[in-house]
Amino acid sequence: MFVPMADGTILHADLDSFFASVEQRDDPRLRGRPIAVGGGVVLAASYEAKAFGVAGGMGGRQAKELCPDLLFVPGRFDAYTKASKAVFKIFDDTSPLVEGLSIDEAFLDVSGMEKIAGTPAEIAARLRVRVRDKVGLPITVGVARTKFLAKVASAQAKPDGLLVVPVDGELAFLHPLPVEALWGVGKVTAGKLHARGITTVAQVAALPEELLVSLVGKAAGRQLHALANGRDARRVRTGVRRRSIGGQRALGRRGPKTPEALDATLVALVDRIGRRLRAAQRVCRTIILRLRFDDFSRATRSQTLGAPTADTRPILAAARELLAGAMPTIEREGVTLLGLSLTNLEDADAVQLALPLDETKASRLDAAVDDVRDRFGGASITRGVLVGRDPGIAMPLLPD
DNA sequence: TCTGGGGTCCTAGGACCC
DNA sequence: TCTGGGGTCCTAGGACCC
Repeated sequence: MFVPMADGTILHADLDSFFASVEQRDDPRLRGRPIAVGGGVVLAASYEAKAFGVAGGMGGRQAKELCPDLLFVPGRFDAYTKASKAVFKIFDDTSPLVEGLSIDEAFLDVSGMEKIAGTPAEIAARLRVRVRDKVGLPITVGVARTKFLAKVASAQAKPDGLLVVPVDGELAFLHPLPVEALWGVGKVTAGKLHARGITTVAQVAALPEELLVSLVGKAAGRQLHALANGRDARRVRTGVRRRSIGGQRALGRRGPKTPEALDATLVALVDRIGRRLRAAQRVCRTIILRLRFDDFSRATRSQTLGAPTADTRPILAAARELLAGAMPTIEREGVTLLGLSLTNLEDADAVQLALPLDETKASRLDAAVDDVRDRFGGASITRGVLVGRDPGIAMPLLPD
């Protein structure tokens, strides 16, 4: 008896040239023309521009050389955020299992939905029509048994396409592709593989795992080996929280970078990122200062606080300390970018009370914990600090 | 060609604790 | 006095992704 193999149930939905498509949607004069969102650097290029070799991340000057008629459009990030929300609303209507990857792409798991919504391919086709009709944007969907294969499928089907990888045709689909198609293979790893004459996924799949591990490290080597052989056990997960919030400011190569000017930039960064942190109802414990130098090399300096906070003051104090420590390097190398990331995020309802344990006699500890538990409906001790849990507790913040 | 802005994850060494 | 193994946390750097 012949039993047809069911197709995979994971969809990877990816908006095509997202920023550029929003611009072309909103301004008919831009339709059919090569455009790039950005200026100094291309943030997104329309498919008309991509035909000339213009690509995201490329310098503006080079893009213009490749495509003299290229039209630069400044970004409108509010419009992109709004469009993204509208698209994710459609994702959420399509499946309860949606994992957003970025502003313009997501995984959807549609397993068990065949009776009510049709096959995965049918669901994907309908999703594309809805995004086009309701939001006015082209979107490509890949359908497969695993996340990785679905993602590769959408990349192959772009633009404005739909591709289903049949379960019995996975390796035939995957193996002819270049190594760059593998997740985690960028410039460096591709270079290492090329140096050994390895250019296709099939060749990677044939290598012993130990060899890959010795080449690119334990985690990356294992992943490469699994992906190249069609193995990818990762599930579609909902409710993935972000793990850091950050911002940066390019300073340009010229112009004075006095300590005062750097400090002003730092203050502006802390203010902006601090607002986002508080808006997200999170607190952070580690502050990372990012630096880029004249020769484009980078460095980071980080500091971990004793207790999580969303208050501007301790964050700024830590950032200033890190900057002061880096000043000798900055004076020597020259600085072209200042960035700040806040990590080790926790929910803001874990509020540190003004009760450091080193000031609390051990004999009084139990009483203190009981007291907090009574007042705030829960208490715990983490990293030497007594913590009460209650979303209603006001944060000690500067006004936003 | 001369490079923006936002992220994730991994590695490795040292400190510290048990 | 000298010795071991295991675990966590912090810091810095690097690769990669959109």
